[in-house]
Amino acid sequence: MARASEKLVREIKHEIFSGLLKPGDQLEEAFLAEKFGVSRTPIREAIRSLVDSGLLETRPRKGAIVRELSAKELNDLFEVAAELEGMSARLAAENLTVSHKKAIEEALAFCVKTAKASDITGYAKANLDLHSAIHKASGNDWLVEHLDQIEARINVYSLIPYEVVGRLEKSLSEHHEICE
Amino acid sequence: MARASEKLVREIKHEIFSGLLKPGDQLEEAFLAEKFGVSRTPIREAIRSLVDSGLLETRPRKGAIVRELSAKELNDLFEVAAELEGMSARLAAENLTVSHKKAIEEALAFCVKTAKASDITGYAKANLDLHSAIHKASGNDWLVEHLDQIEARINVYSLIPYEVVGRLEKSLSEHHEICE
DNA sequence: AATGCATTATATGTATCCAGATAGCAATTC
DNA sequence: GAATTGCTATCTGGATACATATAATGCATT
Repeated sequence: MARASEKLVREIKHEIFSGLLKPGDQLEEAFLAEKFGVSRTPIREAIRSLVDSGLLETRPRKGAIVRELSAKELNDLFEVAAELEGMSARLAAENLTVSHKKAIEEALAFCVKTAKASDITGYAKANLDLHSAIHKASGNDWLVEHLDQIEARINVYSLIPYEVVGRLEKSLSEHHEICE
Repeated sequence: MARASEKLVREIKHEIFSGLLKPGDQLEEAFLAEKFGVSRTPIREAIRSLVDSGLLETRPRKGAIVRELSAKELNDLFEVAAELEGMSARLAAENLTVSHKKAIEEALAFCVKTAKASDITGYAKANLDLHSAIHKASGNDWLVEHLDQIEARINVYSLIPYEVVGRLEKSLSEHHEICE
């Protein structure tokens, strides 16, 4: 039984990203403990992890709530994500392997397909997968880990589709240009 | 008594950055608990935080050790730090306030001073402060938080002075150019 | 003497317990 | 009737107790 808290982190993350837990919602340790059939200790460790990764915040003695990003914070995140996304595309173009290229093209094809079918939720996922494929192709593990995380956080809000910043098309055209 | 673990995180971080704890060193919970005069619980929370921020790693049932960065990981971090450093300088130049400009110039002056005096440790600190001042001037809180963290991690190794990448001079000249 | 198995010891992972603090509700007084 | 104060209930933060897994050491057997 290797570390229940790891599993809990994934579960709770999923609940946040899926919208089951909304910004501002309170997380009660005892409730979660019963819900997941463990004691409070691993719950607390999971919460601590999520606080560190920026998804939750705690007020002393008041417990943890799902973090509400201010407009500025969201903007800051966007700004960074755009920069790192560009970096990722550049690195991916610079040292692109055959398998990575294939993965990107497949993801792109899926993107186009869902877009044409007007499958909104399908497109959202395909889009994330495409981004993820590009990140992986960059070969920079730090980028892979953090970009996926940042974009997931941004997508919780779903205020604006992430590609509005024009990075998606840009990075793709960039990539295709340089790759040829 | 508001959260002993927060204090512990700072303490242990300091021990790592100061070199008292070296990469590969094991952290024993019971030992630390006695050393800091608390129980194992806050120690575990602190360790968990440090694992999340990438300074420690854990093997199941084997406890936590100070993370040893591989050459590739260090390189990845460098790459990202350079990119974000450039971004930070750009943003700082774009929207520079008087007080931030003043802070940067003071830090720069201190840098020059220590450099001329061949004060190695003094220069190292002044250099970090200069970087920090530029980060703050960017106005992007995410950058401030993470860049400081990333550079601290890189500096643990002290293999190569960080400015070897040529970012320092470049970002400074950039800044001065655009600012005028 | 060397190797393998078993037992024990130690340290992690989890559960429970205790104390302190905050918030809500009620009662009393102005 | 409203406001303030005090009491109680509940939840977090920290301590302690318990279980489990791993590793090391010792003994026995080949």
